[in-house]
Amino acid sequence: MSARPHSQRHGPADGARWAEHARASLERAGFRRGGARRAVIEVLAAEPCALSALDIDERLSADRRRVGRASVYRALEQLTELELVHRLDLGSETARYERVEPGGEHHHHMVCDDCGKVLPFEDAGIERAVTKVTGGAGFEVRDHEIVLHGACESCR
Amino acid sequence: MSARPHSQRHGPADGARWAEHARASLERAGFRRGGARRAVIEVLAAEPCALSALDIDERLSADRRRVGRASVYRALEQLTELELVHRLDLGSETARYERVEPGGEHHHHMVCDDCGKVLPFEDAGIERAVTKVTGGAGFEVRDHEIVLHGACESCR
DNA sequence: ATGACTGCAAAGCCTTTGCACGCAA
DNA sequence: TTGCGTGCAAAGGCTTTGCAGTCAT
Repeated sequence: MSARPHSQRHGPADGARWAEHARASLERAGFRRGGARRAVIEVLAAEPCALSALDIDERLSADRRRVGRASVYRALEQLTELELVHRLDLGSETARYERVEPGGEHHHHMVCDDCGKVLPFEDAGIERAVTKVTGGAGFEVRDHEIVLHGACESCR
Repeated sequence: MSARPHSQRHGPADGARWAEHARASLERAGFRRGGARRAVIEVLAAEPCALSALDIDERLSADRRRVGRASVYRALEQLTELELVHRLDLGSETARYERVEPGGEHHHHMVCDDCGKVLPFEDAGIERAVTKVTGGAGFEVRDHEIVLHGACESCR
């Protein structure tokens, strides 16, 4: 069984759809429209995988959008709370964030321990195995995170 | 399939065996004997699962062992480097550490998102599925980390 | 007009680094 | 005696909080 790159199954339209979904959810939750939050949503919509808060801040600066770093963190916290974004800890010292697809499909991550690169992958076998663990040991599983460590193609 | 608590398969002797193994590895690697490092090893030997640097520092204080926090971090770094200890990121803001069993057996973690409790579990099905992913996408998998999020028995 | 949203700056926390002393070899 | 190991204190880096001005409603 081989892992298939996530990008082969999801087109650029997913990002726009997610952004729309996110804005609607925020409005439904009683949030007002705000430039900073909207800007963060746009950055996350454009990148389907694992951005750090600093990454987001940098992309906003590159786009000439003056957004305070605190606002980035606040937006990420709110989006995470509404489960529109997933917060990940991939072993590096800084947290990373990525959008949650409305459809429920999701991916996991391979982290190159040499260069730090993060690659998404999906694998039906693992998903199946994880599902079977649900409910064991009196613990109610609601979510899971899988990280493969190793060396990427160019580093090994 | 149900997850089996890790403790049912490993007795208290494992810790002592690991400590011995760790000391020998350090000596072989050219390290001198030092009180702080030895103290950290003893704490890790007594607890098979997921301690933060602060946890370790607290246990040392409780044992009247005056060890600087910097020394704890330095010891953990060295032990991690020699692969005697695994550094984990379980979603909380702080890193956690646990000993690596010489035999190769290992466990993963369930994290209660309500109370923060960390529970170890092992599951052959997941291990098998992860093994099959190895080598996919040009990435060489050397290690993996699986975290189940949800609610523990007393919180759900 | 009201209070949510934001940017800036300051504060917090975990972790790392600098430095001089002490101890292993 | 040599220089690794350690403790203490200071510095770093990411993240959160306080606060006053701004903007959506």
